[in-house]
Amino acid sequence: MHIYDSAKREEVLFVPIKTDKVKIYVCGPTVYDNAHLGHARSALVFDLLRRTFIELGYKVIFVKNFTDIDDKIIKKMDETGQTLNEITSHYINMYKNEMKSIGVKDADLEPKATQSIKEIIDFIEVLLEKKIAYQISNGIYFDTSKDNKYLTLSRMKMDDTKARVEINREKKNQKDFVLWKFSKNKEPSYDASFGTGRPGWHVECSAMIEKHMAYDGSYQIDIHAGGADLFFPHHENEASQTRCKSGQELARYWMHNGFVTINDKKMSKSLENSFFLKDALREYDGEILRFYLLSSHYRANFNFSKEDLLVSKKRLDKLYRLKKRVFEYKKSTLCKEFKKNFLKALSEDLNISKALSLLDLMISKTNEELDLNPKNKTIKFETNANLKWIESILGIGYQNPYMYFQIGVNQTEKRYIEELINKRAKAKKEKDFKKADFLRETLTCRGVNLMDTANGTQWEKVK
RNA sequence: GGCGACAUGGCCAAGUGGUAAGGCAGGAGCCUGCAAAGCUCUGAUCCCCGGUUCAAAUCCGGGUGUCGCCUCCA
Repeated sequence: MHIYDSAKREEVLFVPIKTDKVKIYVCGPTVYDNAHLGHARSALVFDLLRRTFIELGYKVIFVKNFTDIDDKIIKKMDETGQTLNEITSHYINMYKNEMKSIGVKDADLEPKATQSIKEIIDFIEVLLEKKIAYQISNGIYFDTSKDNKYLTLSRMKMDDTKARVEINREKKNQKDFVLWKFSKNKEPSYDASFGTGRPGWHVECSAMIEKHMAYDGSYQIDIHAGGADLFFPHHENEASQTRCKSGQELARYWMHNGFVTINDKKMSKSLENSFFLKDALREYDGEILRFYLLSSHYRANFNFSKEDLLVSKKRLDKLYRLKKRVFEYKKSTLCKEFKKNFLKALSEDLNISKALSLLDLMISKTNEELDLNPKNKTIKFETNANLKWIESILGIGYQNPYMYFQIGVNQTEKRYIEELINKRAKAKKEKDFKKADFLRETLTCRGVNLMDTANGTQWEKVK
């Protein structure tokens, strides 16, 4: 497996800390609002990474957190009058359900910041003892000047004159960041030896990683992943904290996914161009969204467009049409060469384009073979197994192929369609092609495509 | 201002110095009563200008353009 390491800024061979094991931590969402397509892509990309490692034979420990205490959540409390827990549990449930409908599996562990307060406090206490953290009027801060490796991850050069962050004269260095915010009046808070308050964002991840993943005597995980926007300052700060506290590097490899853009602009609150996953799911099938969002390289930006999404749907349609042709042939003996090549492509820093081109080639080659040998069971068995494997590695093609083409068609409609198909068959038998074509046209107008095959007339809802 | 990414046929998108994968759309054909589906064939010298090299989309330098991070952000 080769992956692009954002820290080294080059593609490198992946070498696990412990043979055949991979510990992956992904920065999850702050749960104060609905997930948008950007969250979906990040989740999908690292879901694919996880599946790839599993297929390569690794034992994967996959952790994704929820940030459930944060200024934005508190703001939401003020706006809605709801409790912290009402807000966060609502958005966590939404997130998990929506991710499920695009085929993202739950992480092995999904820690919440509020359930790791003790570890966060302990973490900060150690930093205070080591004089790496210090207190000012509004909280505990991390002294970045104590870490001579600070900024080596992101390679940023701090130019205070251009920094957009508000200048705080109490801080020792302007790049110092908050570890613990003292609470004002009725804000949610936790008691700590150094004062009542709540954790800062960066320290949560470091503490949760330590709590859940630092065993076997190591603070280090294999891969730390997240959106490209987290590289600085979030990941830089996480790395620094852990380095200063434990003396070890937090992660061996850093991976960052590119953004989902709308009209080439990053989806963001301020631009009001967020496309929420729940809205997308109202319009498109989750499987198609998954396939679409996975269809290009994870580090490139992904410009969302309906047209491109429909291209992905067509590509998926083709897979399902092949699945129809081999559906009843369940004996499993997949093509080793296909699997090997496909995994090889994914092992090149998740080269999905290359992998999908192999899938397309497999599909068209198999269709050709089946055109020539419609009754060849060996081909059908193998193809069925190939598609089964694609389900597990890509998470697509898992539906009943007949049902797939009937999404959004109710029973009454189905009966009507079948009735017209029967009438048309009768007309065809009587060589009344004018009537047959009229019946077909009637269905076409309703978005139903007919196809006459050796096994009778089949239909697809094309919308 | 600092740091960085990207620029490949109409669109989407791979590409490890040796003469451009794949998908969609378009065109031609096979199949079909006609279609649909499926299959076959069909198109680019890779933003511009220099340089290195026997050889560059791929390396180097300089432009131009787009986007991102440096405030919360997947």
